[in-house]
Amino acid sequence: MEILRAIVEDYVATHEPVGSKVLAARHGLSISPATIRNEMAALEEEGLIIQPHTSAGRIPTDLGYRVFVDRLSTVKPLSPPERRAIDKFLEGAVDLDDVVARTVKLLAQVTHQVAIVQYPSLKRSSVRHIEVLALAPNRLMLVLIADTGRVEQRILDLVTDMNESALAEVRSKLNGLTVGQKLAALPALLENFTKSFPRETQPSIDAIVSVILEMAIERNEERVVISGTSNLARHAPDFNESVHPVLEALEEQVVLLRLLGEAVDEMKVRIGHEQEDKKLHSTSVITTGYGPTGDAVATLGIIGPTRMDYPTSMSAVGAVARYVSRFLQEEI
Amino acid sequence: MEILRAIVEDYVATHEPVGSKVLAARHGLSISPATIRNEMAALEEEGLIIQPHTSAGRIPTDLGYRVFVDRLSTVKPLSPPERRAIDKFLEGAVDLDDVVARTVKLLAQVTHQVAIVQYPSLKRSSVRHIEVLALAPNRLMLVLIADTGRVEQRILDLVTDMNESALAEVRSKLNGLTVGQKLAALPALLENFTKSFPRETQPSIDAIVSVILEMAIERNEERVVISGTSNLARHAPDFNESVHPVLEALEEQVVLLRLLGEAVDEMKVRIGHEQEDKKLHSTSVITTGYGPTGDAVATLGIIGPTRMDYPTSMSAVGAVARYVSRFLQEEI
DNA sequence: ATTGGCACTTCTCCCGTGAGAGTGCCAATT
DNA sequence: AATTGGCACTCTCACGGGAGAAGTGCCAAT
Repeated sequence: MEILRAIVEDYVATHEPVGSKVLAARHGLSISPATIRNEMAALEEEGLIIQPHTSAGRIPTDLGYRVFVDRLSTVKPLSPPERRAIDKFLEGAVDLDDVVARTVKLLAQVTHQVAIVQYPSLKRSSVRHIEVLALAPNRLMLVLIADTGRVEQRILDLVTDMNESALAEVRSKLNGLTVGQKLAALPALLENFTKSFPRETQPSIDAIVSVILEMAIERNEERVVISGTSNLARHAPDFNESVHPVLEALEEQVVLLRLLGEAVDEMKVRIGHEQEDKKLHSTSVITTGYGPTGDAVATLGIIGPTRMDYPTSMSAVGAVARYVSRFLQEEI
Repeated sequence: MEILRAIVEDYVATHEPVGSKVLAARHGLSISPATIRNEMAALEEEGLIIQPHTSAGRIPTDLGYRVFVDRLSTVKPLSPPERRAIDKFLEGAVDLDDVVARTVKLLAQVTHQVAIVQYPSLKRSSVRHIEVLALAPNRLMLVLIADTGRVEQRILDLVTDMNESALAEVRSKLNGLTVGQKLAALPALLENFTKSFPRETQPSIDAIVSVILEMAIERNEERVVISGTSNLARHAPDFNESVHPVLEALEEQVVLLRLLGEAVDEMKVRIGHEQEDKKLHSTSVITTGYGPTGDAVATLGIIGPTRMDYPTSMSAVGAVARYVSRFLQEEI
């Protein structure tokens, strides 16, 4: 195990297959190359490492990384300058868009990998306010504000005009009914909403309700922001060749969303072939949830070559998630 | 000139230096290879083409492409299926975010290049509505809606509470003063706004005004969306190597904004070294303005290798810009 | 002005070779 | 039983030398 750790660490640092001799020399192990060779044969037996060809050194397999991550790696705390950088980067963000944009940049910069950040999901968050305002007598703007600071707005053309007093009634009833409620509960809450209004305005109210539901439900978890794709190309020529499929995969929202998965608190690491998407078989993904209330309403993470520095990357992802969560709680 | 056109077209199609023999064969020119060789020597003299090495064919220089674009290329109209694709892609967009997101995807897909789309700038657009609403007695949300459909919102904490009637007054005065006005005119319009309110509310009003100005001015033209970066890697190995600096450049908002430049109606093509940014010396950029009112309030365009198919790309960029402009006018 | 012919240049591909790196295994040692 | 040094073996990679192909420039002829 000690040897597996050394192999992983050395390979991550040098990006070259590591042989028994250098291993003994570089890691101050008090055993001879020959012993290491014996052990390496055993590790290879177990499928934890392979050699690209007979006379090359060994490199870890996906399984090798898995064991390393699960049992061998020790958390590497961030350096104080890094902590400060994180702090600085977020302060001064003016709205949710800004927070998310800064976060994804930050994450890419700190980890030197591709960073992805999901917008706080509306589904799990709750209504802070719903605003209905008339741009014209037959043209409304609906604004839905969630407690995560996320805002959705939609413009709606009515068939029949609506006067200001009717609008005010809609507004107050709507807010009375929904503020503080989970967005997921909106369909149930608004089911009979229309019926409490006079018949002649019902078509308009129906339209309003359906737009609100659309804002709340349909386009909810779709938004993902990505940054640092140039880091993909930086990682040495051998990774460079496989860059195209990865870029391709990263352009599909669906793939990204599947990567991020359900927002859960704990940190998840998926390594190489553990990924469903074939295009990402040469990459690993580290994700974790974040959210203003302490429990996760969205996910952020990084994507990099399987041969990345897991301890450092993981602690960076964790740290950024914590900072953003705190920032969302305090500021927005 | 006829020969230059043939060289450019052939090189764009094959990505290989083109020699005199194939040129004569493939383009049905009724002259012999020897004649072509003489002419090519002349073209090389003028700096329009070069040969990578003595016994290779010729490839166009940046200047060669420039001449081709300016004087030799004929507009290639889009095929009906392409037109239909463009139409389909945009219909069903629900808000400005959605329109921009779809547009950039569409552009990347149609041109097979990297697409960039700037959000309609607030600066040149005008106020459709300003909404001030209280989330709590000392917590306001300000929403600024532009006639381009763009919405900015900001949350503002007040030091002293504000009651609903005061708020209503602010709201109506604010809208009366600003609706229909250019955003650029807001600072002048709101200069003395605070003074028409009783002294005790003035600090709050000041805060509101400054946030509105911030929304209107400071963060205006900054948003750019990009898509299709994977297309960079697709373009053959020789371009592939220089992909990293390009990706890097594309991550900097500043660079993108400089690329897009001032929104002007006409189409601009910048080829290779005509670009300021060194990282983009192997790429060309095609941009054009778009906007709902017919004159340009923002820019969109594509970035690709200098050896791209200019006629087709240019007409695609133009078509998308026209469609989006029309869509913005009709729907938002 | 255009053309065919021809010698010249340069790249690319292919092959063989030798050096280097790293292994596996064996016998010896602790 | 684990560890170690030694040694033959294997494989890659870098280098170099042709052979072949592509394409040119120039010249003389039309």
